[in-house]
Amino acid sequence: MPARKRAAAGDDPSTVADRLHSAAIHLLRRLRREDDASGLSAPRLSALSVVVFGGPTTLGALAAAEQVRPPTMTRVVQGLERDGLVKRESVEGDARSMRITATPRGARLLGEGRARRVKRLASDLAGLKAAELHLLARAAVLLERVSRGTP
Amino acid sequence: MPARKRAAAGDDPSTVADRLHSAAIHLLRRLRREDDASGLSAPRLSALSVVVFGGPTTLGALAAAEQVRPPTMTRVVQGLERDGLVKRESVEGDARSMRITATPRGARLLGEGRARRVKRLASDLAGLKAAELHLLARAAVLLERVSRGTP
DNA sequence: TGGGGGTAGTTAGCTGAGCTAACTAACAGA
DNA sequence: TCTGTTAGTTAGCTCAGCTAACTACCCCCA
Repeated sequence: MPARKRAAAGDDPSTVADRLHSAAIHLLRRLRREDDASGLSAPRLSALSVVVFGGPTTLGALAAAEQVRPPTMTRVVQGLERDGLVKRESVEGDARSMRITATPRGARLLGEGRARRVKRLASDLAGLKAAELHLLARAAVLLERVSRGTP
Repeated sequence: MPARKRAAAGDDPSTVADRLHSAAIHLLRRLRREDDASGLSAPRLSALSVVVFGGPTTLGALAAAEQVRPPTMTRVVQGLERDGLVKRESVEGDARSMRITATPRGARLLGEGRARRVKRLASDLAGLKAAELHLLARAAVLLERVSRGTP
């Protein structure tokens, strides 16, 4: 095996998993600090993001996308609705389902909130070399795949 | 600039930050599922880990290490103490400070809980190529650095 | 055609994690 | 000694996550 691909010591799955776990905790804690300015918490921002970029969905689909139970998503959406960022309307043809749509204000706030939140991280990331940034970009893609259990 | 180091489209800090943010949310949500079995939540596990591997500390130092406010750490430690995983004793020479030490049971549970939690991720990671695993390992190190704001 | 079983969402009620503000206790130094 | 600072806790809030149980509804089939 070529040296540049040989696994370094500590590259076994458990060790990597452990480090990633810890890194993810600390990363999110840091980002949470930016919440206050936008009034959008991480789960709300994440859910709103799905609605804005993925288009209107139902609550159940949103819960599945966010890997959360329906009651949890009910509350998140209620919060977003209370703030006028999404609207809920019953789906014609199936009165059980609720179609959740982003309002213009929601779409706008998503951009602003996300920008604010990402600014902190981005400014930290700005100190990295291009190669390191590229590494993190690839890692993020990998992590999304791993998080969905679809490797 | 050589092709292998040229940044890919979307490698600007904001985009990478955005992806990492989302990936971290989803990763932790997945790992949280493993909490039930161990009875240790992510923050408790993380704090206990600092105490076990870093040795006895004070509450304030622990809060700083975990990037959390003192009252939050007070509660986390209270939970750990209630479960007999750490003990608190006042520091001789400064009656204000509390020395927090892991109990043997705490050290043992840390190993077990961490193993259980990491197992899920590790089994997901096991499907990755060695090079991908190595990439994630390097990413984790980078992220820790970034999260501490010490690039 | 009218039940019955499954599905979508909500409500109720709990735990835990995070925060600020305000407090107590103790230290340190002028 | 008195004043300011530091360590930690308490009180009280919000939000996010869960399960259990409920309502309302759809669909299928006898």
